[in-house]
This record gives sequence, C-alpha cells and structure tokens, in this order.
Amino acid sequence: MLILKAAKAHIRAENERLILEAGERIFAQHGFRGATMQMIADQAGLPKANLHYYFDSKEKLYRCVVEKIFEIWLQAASSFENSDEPKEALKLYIYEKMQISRRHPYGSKVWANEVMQGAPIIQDFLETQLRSWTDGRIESIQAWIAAGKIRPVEPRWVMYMIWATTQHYAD
Amino acid sequence: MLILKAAKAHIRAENERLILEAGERIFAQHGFRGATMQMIADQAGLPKANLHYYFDSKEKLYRCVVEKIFEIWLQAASSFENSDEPKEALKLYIYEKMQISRRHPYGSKVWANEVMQGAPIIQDFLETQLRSWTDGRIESIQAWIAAGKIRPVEPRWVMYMIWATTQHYAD
DNA sequence: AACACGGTTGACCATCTAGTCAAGATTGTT
DNA sequence: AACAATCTTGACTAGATGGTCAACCGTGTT
Repeated sequence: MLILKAAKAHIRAENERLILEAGERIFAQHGFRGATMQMIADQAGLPKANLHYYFDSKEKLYRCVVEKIFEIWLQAASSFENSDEPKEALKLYIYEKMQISRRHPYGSKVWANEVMQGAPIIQDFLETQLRSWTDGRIESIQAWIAAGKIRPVEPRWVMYMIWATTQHYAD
Repeated sequence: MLILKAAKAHIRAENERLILEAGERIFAQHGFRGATMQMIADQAGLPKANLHYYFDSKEKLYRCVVEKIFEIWLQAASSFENSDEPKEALKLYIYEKMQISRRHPYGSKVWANEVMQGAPIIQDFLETQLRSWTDGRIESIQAWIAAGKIRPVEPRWVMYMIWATTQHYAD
C-alpha cells in the first residue's frame, strides 16, 4: 500500500507544483480577494475542480503559497549566524534576501502585500513562526549593541528597513 | 435652474468626497478586483445604491480615484521647471513627491499597484496623459545631459527610480 | 486480464457582487 | 404651502465565484 502511494507520488508532486506556481502569479497580481480559482486553474492548465482536489480551499492554497516563500526566506537567516561582525552579517543577509526577491518575484510580492496589510489571512501563522524568528534576529542585534559593535538602534526597526528595502528593489 | 443646481452642489460635493476617500482606502487595501462596492459604502457610511447614484460603475469610481491622485502628482511637476540646475530641480521634485506620498498614502498605493501591474484598468488614460507628461520631463533630463550638467543616463530610468523610491518610503 | 487506488472533470449549488429601479424623502425656491 | 429638482434607499436581478459530488479515467500491481 505504501509502495503504491509512493509509486504515484510524482503525479501529486507535479500537479501541486503547477498549482502553487500559478497561485503565486495570480495572487501576486490580484491579491487574495481579487484572484479567482478559475484564473489560477487556467494559469496552471488544469480544470478548477482539480485544484480543490489538491487544496481544500482557496484560503489553504493561499497559505501554502505564503508559507512556501517564507520557508525560502528562512534560509537567508543563516547569514545572521555565520558571522559575529555586524557589517559582514548584515551584508550577507541583505545580499541573500535580494537574491530571493529576484528569483521569486511573485512570491515576494504576495508576502509583501500580506504583511503590509497586517496579515489578514495568515495572522496566526505570522504571530507564531515569524515572531519567534525575528526575536532570534533581534537578540543578535542587541548583542552587537551590548558589545559596542554598532550604535544603539531599535532592532525591530533595522529588520523592517532591510525587509522593505529589499522588497523595493524586487519591485 | 443653474442657481438651483449650484445651491445644492455642496451635498453632491460632500458625498463625492466621502465616497472617493473611502474608495481610496478600500482599493489600496484590496486592489480593484478585491474591493467591493459594499465595503466602500460601509467605509463611507452610505448605502451602496448611493454610490451608484454618484458614480455609474465600480470602474468609473476607480478611475476617479486614480485620476485624482494623478492630478495631485502633476503639481509636483512644476519643480522640474523651477530650476535649470539638475541637483536643485531633482531635490525639489523628490521632496514634493515624498510629501504627496506621505499625505495621500492610500491614493499613492492604488496608483503604484495600477502602474506595477501594467495599468490594466486605466491603460488608455496612462497612454495619453502620463506619456505626454513624462516625455516633457525626459526632455529636461536630456537637455541637462546635452549641457554636460549630468552624466549621460537613460532618462526613463531616472524617472522610474525616483518614482519607485518615493513610493517605497510611503509604504 | 482483472483489480484497486489515486487522479480527473463536467455539472451542479449556495452565496456573493455589480448594477438597477421605483417609490419615497429632502432641499431650496417661489 | 406648493413645487420641482435632487438625493436616498430597500428590494431586486443577472452573472460570477468558491466549493461539492458522483461518475469516469489511468496507472501500476497481481
């Protein structure tokens, strides 16, 4: 039974990929409310009912799109730990963030829109995952301040500046 | 008859203002497709049918919102003519644009979204009004290049950079 | 070949949305 | 007060949209 399931997994994987990519584009262009399942279906080259087979609802599909791009962004977090020197760490981090924005422009835009509007759809996700992540980054920044390596600034503000600026360059 | 019309004009003016302001907010938050007339009506504190009395359709209301913010931005254009010195002219222009973005954050976002998506709704408006306006600005920049006042750059690119950056600060 | 399981899909439904309309309420003028 | 023009609004319609379902198709295994 398990073997059977695995043997056909490539169909599921392929179709989920198609749908997620289509969703990324359409959600980026029209926002959550403006996008329709039919648009995404057409973009993916699949009938609409097929989308509901793989993703229960429009909202679940949207959340998958957002969480996928968030995971990619998490990878850039390692830059913060790879160096004790603020200049070096921030430089690497900004560089990686820009790479991501360039490589995933649609996903980045969906994420940016969601966050800028106060995360109406994924607020629960944000409050847990993103919060614990930024808290970690903030600790690093505060450690730098304590060590006198950078001027005392509001850490959260630094994070926001970096994020907004890289997003701007993506646009 | 004309006196009659004028005597009651304040009602029309007041309600159109309410609706346009509400539209600015809702369109900024949800995009053209995502916004609903009911949302805008609630935001304006008027029944939905009243919106259709003042603005024939959702699209016409949207166009009014966009054209209103465009007119405000046109005012900033004077900065380009007020000085022959590139440094001074651009400085003034950027300053005024940022003032506008700060004062009209919602309108700015609607405008930015529309332009970034290739102006799906107001393309005809863009192709005439905005085109002739940017062409004028581009002439100024090319004149500066010819006079050796600035390095030779792609004028359209300068315009885009200024626009995108001021929008970023508004966000 | 026969089977079982996952994948596919057209038709359908309830709900939402832009837009309409006609009846009634306000407003300013005479 | 009587009036005409403007404004107001609940109720309605046609079409779009998210989501469901049951019948059908493909694929890999025995």
